Amino acid sequence: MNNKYRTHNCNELRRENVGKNVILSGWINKKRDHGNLLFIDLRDNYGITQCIIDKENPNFRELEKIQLETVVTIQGSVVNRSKETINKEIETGEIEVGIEKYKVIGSCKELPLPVFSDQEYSEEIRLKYRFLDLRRKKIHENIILRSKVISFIRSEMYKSGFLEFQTPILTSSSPEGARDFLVPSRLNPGKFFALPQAPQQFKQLIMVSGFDRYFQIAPCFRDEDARADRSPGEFYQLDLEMSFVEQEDVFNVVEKLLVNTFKEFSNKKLLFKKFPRISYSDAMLKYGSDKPDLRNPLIISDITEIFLRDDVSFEIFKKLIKSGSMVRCIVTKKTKDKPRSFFDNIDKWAKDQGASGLAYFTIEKEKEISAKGPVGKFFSKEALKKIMKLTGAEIGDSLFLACSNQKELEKITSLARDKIAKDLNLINDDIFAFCWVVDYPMFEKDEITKKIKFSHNPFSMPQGDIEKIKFENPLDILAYQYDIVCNGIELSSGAIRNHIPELMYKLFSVAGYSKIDVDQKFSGMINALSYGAPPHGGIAPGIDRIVMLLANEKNIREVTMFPMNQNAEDLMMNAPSEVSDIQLKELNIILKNKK
RNA sequence: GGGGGUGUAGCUCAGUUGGUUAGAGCGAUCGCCUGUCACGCGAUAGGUCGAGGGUUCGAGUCCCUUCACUCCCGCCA
Repeated sequence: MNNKYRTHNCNELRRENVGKNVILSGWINKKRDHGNLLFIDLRDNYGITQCIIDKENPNFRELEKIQLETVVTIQGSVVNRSKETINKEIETGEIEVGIEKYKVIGSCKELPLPVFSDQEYSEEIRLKYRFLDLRRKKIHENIILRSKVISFIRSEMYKSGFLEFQTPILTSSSPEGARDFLVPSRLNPGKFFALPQAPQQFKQLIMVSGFDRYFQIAPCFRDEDARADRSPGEFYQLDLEMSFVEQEDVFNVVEKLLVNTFKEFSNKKLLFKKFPRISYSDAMLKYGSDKPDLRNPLIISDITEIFLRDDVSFEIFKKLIKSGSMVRCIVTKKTKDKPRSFFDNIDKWAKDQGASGLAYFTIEKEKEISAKGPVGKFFSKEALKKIMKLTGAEIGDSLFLACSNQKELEKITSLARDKIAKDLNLINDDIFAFCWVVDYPMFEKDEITKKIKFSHNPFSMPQGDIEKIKFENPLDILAYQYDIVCNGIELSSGAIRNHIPELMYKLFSVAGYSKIDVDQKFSGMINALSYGAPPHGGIAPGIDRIVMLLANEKNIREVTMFPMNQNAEDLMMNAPSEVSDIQLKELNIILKNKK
């Protein structure tokens, strides 16, 4: 590279370039003005070079006054720095550039936010001036990391025999799943496209088309509310699908990819090289969640049976159990000497979460085994021995108990597991703990409508002998449906697909869809499956979340170049925005509450 | 749709029990300073305390309403 803007970038010059006349361009990162001597840190994408000018130079007075973040071209010669003035913090720290000439090529107004600063500042201002925010070191590096991760994944996928294909962005609305983003069709008045929530049907059609292994870094659009780890509107998945495979084949490909990627881009250790498989029902019992953080050693146990004993007099729980509640507990190791406040804080915290609190006691032994704590007196020593057998608790350990219906229990024990582990500092932040959650139920009961609905992907293959599936007990049907979870974050879900049309109709009918409904809503898919479809399956790991984990960020906006805010607005581009009457008219749209 | 947190100078924040003229650091402007790398020193400008209403002799501070940002629940096949 050698043009009128630069002969080198700002991270290139070294001691061996001393004496050379060079041209550099970049942003004024920082000035240090000594009155008759001025230091300027010039920054570009690659790094920083210190430039220097003194009052002998006729440009001195102007450069003294130059605004930070102005873009300038500097011409000068590379000078050796004396030993005492070397800056080890930057790669160009052994040299500096003595400014001979300079030119402003992009002037800068007074900054609405500092670029050179480690200070946190408000999301609103960051998103409005994202182009300035992105100049800052941390996020600039995150975005570069994202690019490298995606590039690495692409090449790994090609190495594993996958081909990348694009699928349509304007497609049809689907009745299942998240809210769609709709796009009105001008040529078909009254009709709408939908942006794809995922290229689900397309990737299956690609398998039916005989391409065997497909992947895509696919944009996905879902009109749902945001979270810290969930962008509103759009996000990216590594969408992949394979023909003639079983569940384990998909696992092998993805495990290899994730292990390689996480080894390449992070120094954190992988807790498991072979990711453990945990069934959905086990996960819900032991962790209270289908996205367990396996860095957390705490395990939830069900001890409902204890409260059926005559030598346990915990009457409140006994009464609740008679009306269908269960009791589950979390054991904390060697906590007998923790102060009362430790236990009471957790109980209080649980109440703040809307639960009725967490009862607790500590198992002790002087002559006999006994339980210490507000509810300890309700348990006989035999009951305590049984509890220890059920939960693995030992002398000196404590138990936190919750009693409620299954759903509430899962919720509070899951939250409590996180909370207690944090309080006891049990989570090692220096590891990645992956796992597969498998054997999801095909259907679930809608809490409100009490109707049977698909619990995940309606195109998943049910487990077991297809001839023997008991459709009359739909809640017992498991699917070849799986999630991959890392450190408590759901990275993706996938499935072996149902490629048999007759079975598809049956499953949909359980969820209340007639054959006609299915033919209408999924015409492309169901039609294709009737013309010789291979068995196939796949998965779609979330790219944003993978990068988030690798960059050690807690918020997905830190790895997204131009994110929207929580209200799904782009503060920089002013999107969404109102459109002209002419545009609306062309689209045959009349707004109901036009101001 | 619901709950929590935050909102004071361009930026980040402090502001006691309600009490005189609302402060600091960074940034800006002006001046001094030839080896800094978060340079240093001095001065100046900069405020509808998110907005509206109420209580009070008096509100940044208390109450109500509302707006914005954010975190969480719902939602996310």
